[in-house]
Amino acid sequence: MSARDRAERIEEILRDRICLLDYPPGLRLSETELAEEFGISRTPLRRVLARLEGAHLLHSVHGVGTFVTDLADEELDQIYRLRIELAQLAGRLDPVAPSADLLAHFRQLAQRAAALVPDPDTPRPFAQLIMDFIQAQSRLSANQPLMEITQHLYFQTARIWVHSLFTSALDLSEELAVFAQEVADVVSALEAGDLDAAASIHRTHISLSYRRMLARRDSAQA
Amino acid sequence: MSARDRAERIEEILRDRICLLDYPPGLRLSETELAEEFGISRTPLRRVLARLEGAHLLHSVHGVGTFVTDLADEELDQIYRLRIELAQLAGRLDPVAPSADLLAHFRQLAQRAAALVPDPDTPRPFAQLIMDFIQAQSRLSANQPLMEITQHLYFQTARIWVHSLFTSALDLSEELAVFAQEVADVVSALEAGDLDAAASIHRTHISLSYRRMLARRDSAQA
DNA sequence: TCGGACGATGTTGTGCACATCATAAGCAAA
DNA sequence: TTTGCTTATGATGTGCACAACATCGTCCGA
Repeated sequence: MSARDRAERIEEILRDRICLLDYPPGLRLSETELAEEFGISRTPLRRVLARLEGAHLLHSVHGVGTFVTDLADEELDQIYRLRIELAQLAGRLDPVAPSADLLAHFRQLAQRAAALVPDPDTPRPFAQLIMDFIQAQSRLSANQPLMEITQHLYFQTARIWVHSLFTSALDLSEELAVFAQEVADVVSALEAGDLDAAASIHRTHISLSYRRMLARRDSAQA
Repeated sequence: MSARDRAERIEEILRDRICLLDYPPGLRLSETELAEEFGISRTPLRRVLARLEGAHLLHSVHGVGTFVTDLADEELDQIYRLRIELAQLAGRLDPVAPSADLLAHFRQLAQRAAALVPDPDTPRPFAQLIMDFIQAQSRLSANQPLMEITQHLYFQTARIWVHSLFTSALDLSEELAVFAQEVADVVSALEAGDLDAAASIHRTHISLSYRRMLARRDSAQA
C-alpha cells in the first residue's frame, strides 16, 4: 500500500470517528496515542491531522492539545442556511438518474431507518444511517465540487445536530420517525424519476429539522 | 510571532503566488528551496503544503515532486456552473450593506480596472485586480461559510481562466474592458443599495466570461 | 491564610538524518 | 543502432530526538 493510500485511509477513519461521535465535540486527542494505534510515527499522522484541521474538524493548540471542533450557535445557523440552499441546487445542477443498484440502496436505507430503535445512549447507529444517506445522495448529481462541498458541510453540522439531539434526549423517537419519513419520501420521488422533487424534499427536511433544533435551543436557554 | 501565525502567513504567500500565476499550473515546486526561502525546515513547510493540497491547489507525488494543480476542461466546467449559482446566492443569504470605506474601496477597484493597460507578458496585475475584487465582494455577505466556499472556488478557477486568456493572447483588451465594466456595474448597484442586483450582475458576468472561454476553447481545438 | 514563584509533566512544533521512490543518464550486449 | 539493465541523482515520506509552550501542583514567604 502506498503512503498516500494509507494516509487517506487513516484520514477517513478519523473523520468517521468524528462524524459518528466516537470523538464528541471538544474531545482532546493525543497524537502519540493515535500514531501508536495506526503503527506509524507522529510525522505522517500530523500530516493527516493538518488536513482535518483544514476541513474545520480539528484544531490544534501548541502545548495544549488537538481538539475536536465544536460549533457556536451562530456558525451552525449560517451553515444551515447555506445547506438549505445547496440542497435545492443539487436537483438542478447536473442531476443524474439513479441506477437500479443505487435505488435499491436507497430502499435499504429506508428500511434501516424504519427498523431503527432509538437508544439515548448510542447515537452511533443514527449518525451512521444519516452519513450513509448523505453519501447515497451525493451520487444523484455529477457536479463533484457541489457534492464535495455538500458533504463537507454535512461533516461539520450533522454530528453537532445529532449530539445536541442526544444530549437533550428530547423527542428522540420523534426525530427518528421524521428522518425515516424523509428517506421514504425521497425514495418515492426517485422511483417517480423526479430528482428535483427529491431535492426539494431534502431541502424541506433540512429546514424543518433546523427549526426543531432552534426550538430545542430556545427551550434549553429558558 | 507564534508558529500558527507564521504557518498561516506562508500559506497565504504561497496561495497568492499560485493564484497570481507566479506559479503557473503544472509547475514543480521544491520543498527544500521553499523551506530555505522562508528560513524554516521542511517539516513545518510540509504542513503548509498539506493544507494547500487539501484545497486542491497542489498535489505531491512520492519521489517526483510537488506540482501546482491544473484543471481539466470538465472539472472547470463543473466549478463554473456551480459558481454561477453561488454568485446569485450571495445576494440572498445574509446580505450586508457595504460601509462607506468598502464602497470607496470598490470605486478604487473600478478606477484600477479602467486604468489597467493590457500586457500579454504580465498577467499578474490583472490577476491581482480580480483577486482584490473577489476579496471585496466577500464582505457583502455575513455568511462566512458561503464566502469561504466562493473564495475557495475562485482560487481554483480564476487563475486557470487568466492563464488560458494570456496563453491564447486573444481578446485580452476586450476581456479587460468587460471586467472593468462589471466592476463599474457592481459599484452602481451598490451605490443604489441593491445588493441582489449586484449579485445578479456578478452572476451574469461569470456566465458570460465562461461562455467566452468556451468559445476560445472551441476555436483552439479547431 | 493567601499569593505568587517555580518546576514537573505532558502537549504540540521543529530540525535532521535516513528510507523509499521515480526518473534519466550511462553502458553493455544483442 | 537499439534494447534493456544498472546506477546515480534528486524528489517526497518517515522516524526520532529535542525545543517551545501551557497547565497544574507544590512549596515558600508575606
